[in-house]
Amino acid sequence: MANLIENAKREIDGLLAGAYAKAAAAGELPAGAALAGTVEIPKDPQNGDYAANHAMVGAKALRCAPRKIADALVRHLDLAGSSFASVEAAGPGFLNFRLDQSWYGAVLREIEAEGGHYGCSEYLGGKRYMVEFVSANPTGPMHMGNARGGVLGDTLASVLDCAGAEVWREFYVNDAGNQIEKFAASLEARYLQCIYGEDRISFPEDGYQGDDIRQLARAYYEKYGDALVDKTPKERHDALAKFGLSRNIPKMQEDLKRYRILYDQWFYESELYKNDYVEKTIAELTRRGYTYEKDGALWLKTAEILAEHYRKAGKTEAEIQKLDLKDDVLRRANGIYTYFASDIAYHRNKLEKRHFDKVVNIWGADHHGHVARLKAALDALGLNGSQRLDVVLMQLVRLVRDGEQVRMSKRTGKAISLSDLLDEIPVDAARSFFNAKPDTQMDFDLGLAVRQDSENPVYYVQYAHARICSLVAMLAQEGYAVPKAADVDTSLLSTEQERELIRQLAGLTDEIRMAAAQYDPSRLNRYVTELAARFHRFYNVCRIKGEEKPLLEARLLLADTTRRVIAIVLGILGVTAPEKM
RNA sequence: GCGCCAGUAGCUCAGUUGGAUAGAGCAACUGCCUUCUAAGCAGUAGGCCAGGGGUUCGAGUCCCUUCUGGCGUGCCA
Repeated sequence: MANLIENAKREIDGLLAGAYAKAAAAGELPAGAALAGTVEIPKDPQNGDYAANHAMVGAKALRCAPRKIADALVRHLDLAGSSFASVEAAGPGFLNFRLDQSWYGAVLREIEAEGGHYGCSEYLGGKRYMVEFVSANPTGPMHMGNARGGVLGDTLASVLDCAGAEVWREFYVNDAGNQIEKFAASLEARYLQCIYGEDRISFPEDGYQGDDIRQLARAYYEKYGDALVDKTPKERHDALAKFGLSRNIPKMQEDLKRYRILYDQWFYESELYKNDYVEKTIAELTRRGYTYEKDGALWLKTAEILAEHYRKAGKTEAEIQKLDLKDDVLRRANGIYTYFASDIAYHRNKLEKRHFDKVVNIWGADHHGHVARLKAALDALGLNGSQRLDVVLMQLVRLVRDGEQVRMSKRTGKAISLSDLLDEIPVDAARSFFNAKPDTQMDFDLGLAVRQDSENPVYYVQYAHARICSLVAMLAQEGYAVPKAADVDTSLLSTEQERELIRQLAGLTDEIRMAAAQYDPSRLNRYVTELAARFHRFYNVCRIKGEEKPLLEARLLLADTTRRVIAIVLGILGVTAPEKM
């Protein structure tokens, strides 16, 4: 499981350390300093394949002009047996390294050796991660906004998995609390309307207006008739909520499955109440002295906990004062726990009961006010929430139709559902489109949905894959099977297009590592698009069919390696890799 | 008011955690298929990186400040 980029960078660090020691011994540079710097891949290939800034960074410590240091290092650099063919000092003091031809062959052999696991690493060292995402309220169909969180969470989970973590995908079902009560009341009103008529039964002011509520109530009525009329309101609510959820949740599971998202677990909020886990969790906070009662409600001393946290982070009292921190209600005056209370219990369950090392939540940006509170509460429980809980906030998708914003409100029932969306555009296009950087605001224009289809870069990538598949198939018919890397003279892959392609192939492991570290799987979208671009360029310049056998085989191997890497990345992204288009 | 996120080509966005002359894709224009898939390739054009200060060898990137947009600031979830 080699990270080819990291290896090359580390090799340069070593080479430079050796060169510095020799230069110091020769009296050309002051001794005794630790030569440090970063190695990166320059934007402009004219500046080499890798560039090191050690000479510039070390200028102060060595009290010597960067360019002079660079020249001295170059004189003492011994590249024999390394991955590099040449090095030169350039610009203000960069050290530009060029890869040796042998490195390119080594990349192809490495990718072959790692097979379907190419790109994976032990970066996260087997740590147990939970990614909780979507977790939409089960009171109605999922809307388009969930499309983004779904892709983000699912691909992030895949990325973390490739980066060496043990990953658990979870959907938190809010099947308890206030909004379920509202759901039940809405169903009750619609149900009674079925029996007594719409004008006889008033609908709750803040109820769910959507047609799906009417349909659920109607379905219940058709199945059980007026069985609930003589029951108490509580019994009616319970029966209708249960019925509604039993219809809604499987539908959500189906929709997500269609979107190629499968969870390890659907965790029900109601489970937390069954064994008094919420109550016990809040009691634990009280035991630790973090709660108090006021106006009949039980409060968490959020302000105090956060202030302490900010004090440790170096904020001044005046700054903390300005934040106007507020406490939060855990248990209402009516005795019912708040959503916040059950969320604390839920996360305590994740961290304390199920022992996840790291818990990652994908939330809509409109929940950001909740992040600090939740972390504070977990810290108060001694669970180190500020370290172990990471929340990825994604900006909400604005739905636009003909240039005008369409409000996505579940209450008014005008949301575009996820399944409607998938009826309009293919899953591949949707998964690719919504895999954008979490903090960018996106517009999704329904009018453009169909055009989005042909504009989406995913087709560009898939086309590259299909192209290679047919190429490989055609050559197979002519008697050329894809050769083993060891049997190929890779030194024949010497054009700039071939080298650029191989360099891109080499970058996958590092790309996945960074996507995992930054919680940004959209990096892979860009990576694979660039990979496809480099393939298309190669394909245009380098012929394969009809070339002499050694060159034909070398290029065939390169094309097939590219095909495999594209397939790996598309797999991570949850996008299909078609053999024909 | 306070807080979080953003502001880069006409549009959608990158920019390798401070590196060399700021890049792609759409849209526009010009070329390239009797030879492996033209859903492709090559090229042209398009920029005061929102404005202003600062930090240093070096700033789209870090700090301060102003402006603009989104979101939050519930005994809602």
